[in-house]
Amino acid sequence: MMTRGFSDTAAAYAPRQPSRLNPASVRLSISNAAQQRGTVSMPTSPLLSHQRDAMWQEGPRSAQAFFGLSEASLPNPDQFHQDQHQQQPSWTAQHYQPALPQTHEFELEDSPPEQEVPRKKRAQVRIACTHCQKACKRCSNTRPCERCLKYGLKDCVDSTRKPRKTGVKRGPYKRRDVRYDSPPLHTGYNDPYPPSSASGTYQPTATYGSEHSLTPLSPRPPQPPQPQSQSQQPLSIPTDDIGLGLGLGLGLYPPGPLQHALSAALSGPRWVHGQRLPPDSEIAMGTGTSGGSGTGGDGSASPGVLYPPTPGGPFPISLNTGIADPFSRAVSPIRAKLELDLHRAADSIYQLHHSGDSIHSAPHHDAHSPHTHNHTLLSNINSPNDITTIEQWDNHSDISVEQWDNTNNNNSRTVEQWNINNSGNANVNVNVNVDQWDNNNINVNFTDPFPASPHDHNPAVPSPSRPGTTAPGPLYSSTTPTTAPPIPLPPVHSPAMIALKRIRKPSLKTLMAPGSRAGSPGPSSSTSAISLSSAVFGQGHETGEQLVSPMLFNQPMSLDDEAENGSWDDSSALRLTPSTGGQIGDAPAVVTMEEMGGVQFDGMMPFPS
DNA sequence: ACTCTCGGAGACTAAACTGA
DNA sequence: CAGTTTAGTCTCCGAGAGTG
Ligand SMILES: [Zn+2]
Ligand SMILES: [Zn+2]
Repeated sequence: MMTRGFSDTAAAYAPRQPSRLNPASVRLSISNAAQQRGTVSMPTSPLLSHQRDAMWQEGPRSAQAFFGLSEASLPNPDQFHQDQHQQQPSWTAQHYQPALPQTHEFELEDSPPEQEVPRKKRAQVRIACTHCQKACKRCSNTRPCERCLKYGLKDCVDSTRKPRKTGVKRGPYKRRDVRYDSPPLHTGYNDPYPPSSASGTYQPTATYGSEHSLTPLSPRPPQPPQPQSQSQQPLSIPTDDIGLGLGLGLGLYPPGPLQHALSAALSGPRWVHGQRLPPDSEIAMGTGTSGGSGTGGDGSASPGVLYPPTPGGPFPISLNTGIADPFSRAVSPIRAKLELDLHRAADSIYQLHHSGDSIHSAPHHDAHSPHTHNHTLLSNINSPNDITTIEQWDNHSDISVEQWDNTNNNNSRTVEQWNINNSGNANVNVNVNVDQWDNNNINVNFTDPFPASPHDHNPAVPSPSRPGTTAPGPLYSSTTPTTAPPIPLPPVHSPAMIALKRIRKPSLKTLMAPGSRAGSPGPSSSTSAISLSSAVFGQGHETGEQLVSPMLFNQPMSLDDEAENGSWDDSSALRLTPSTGGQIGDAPAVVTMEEMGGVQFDGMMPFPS
């Protein structure tokens, strides 16, 4: 008997190492081995769920069986053969075709039956339908998909995929495998970065040593389980240790013993809060983007994505569609953080000025907005725009500025860069509280925690005690114009905050019962949610009344928390956590971002409307 | 007895790099 | 510029919680 179905995958696919040994898993492995031999036997373990048992059934099913199958429905193998990139003869091909074999070792065809089964790759459809996606369940390549057919769901359409980000710089790659005469001294992951070098200095020109001692001294690049972004931050050097109090992660490197090392590091990419900033060389080249590849970074209307070259880019920042991306998994908090960084950077420059450093320009008040603090510290070098924000600043060379043009209140961003010979150093800590986040304009209204005063906008007048700064500084609040989404979202309900309650969805069984009103609006504003969802996803259902899908998928919860209130579960963008208006995911609306260096973010996450 | 939720491992694959 | 490495994004497994 052929094992089929989602649960097969569980069998064929050795379970992810469970944190605790699960007897069922063991059995699954065994049966899996049998399957690989081609002698698929039905698992008999009572430990398996009923769903798993049900999956073995074939042929038409009674309603009971139907539901009993739960998600363990099985895609028709034939249909799966249609999978564009995978064709394999064996049953395994149905769900576990090897992906393009980066990992041949996982291929199981003809693997020895008796030994521990190498894990079979779990095949995935390229794009799941929206329903399956929301349910986190296996989809098929057919439309309607197997699951939707099973449950009679309408509107089985491909979900949308977010375009991959571009312009994300990476650290140097691991050297390509170089064959030597002598056999490798070790196998497995060739780690050129022993722990002792974890905080080493990047030496891009390092040559091969013996036994694969590859470019040994760069900041420790990604260990397989470790995110690169953290390990490659020169900024991980405690600012206190190098005499800087800026603490902004803006690349302030003081002169001194570390200078050379830092300079070396600075000659390459820099990492700021997990974002790679471009090497100075890139900046100096005037690529028009800082930190990003050219993709849209120059502010020219590159049709689609304008990925922020560096932190501080527009939000949302990633969709080629130009539509604000409510799904981005890394937007809201990060954006908030980036905004803050930008402002703090600007503030730092301001402070730098006040410290009597060599920056010879003065901030002046921005006439366009009483709340806009003009960071045109560089105005004397012909900054054309109203607001400039320091994007990068390293002490050994330049200040790079990203400019935000708010001249006509158009919220457009033009990116320019300034390289200033600056020998100045700064020792500034700036604490900023974010009081408001204008959801409509995607503006951030930063309010300085210190009371406004005539010192505002008047650098000539020293500000009274400004904690955390070495020099008296200005007080100000500012608004950072940010790039509006190229294509605004359809009007959503404004204010974009609609309280939603977590309401458990009725079971499918209930929903599909004769009396169930498919598509009926949920307890809260599901109708609007539907329209919103439709608008956002362009999936064609127009009204709640026309929706035929079970209510399951029309629940306000699934529909759209993300769009309705602009909050989402950051850990998983597609799992939008229902929340009440005052919450972000499960977190309270007032979020203290400790990791932001004391900056507080009060209010909603930014969300375009 | 099921169904639903969702954390997170793993898959996929495009962008970034590398070396020729 | 082809091949390799890396990582962004997605799929969906499977344990646990909730429902009827
Ligand atoms: Zn589907
Ligand atoms: Zn479907």
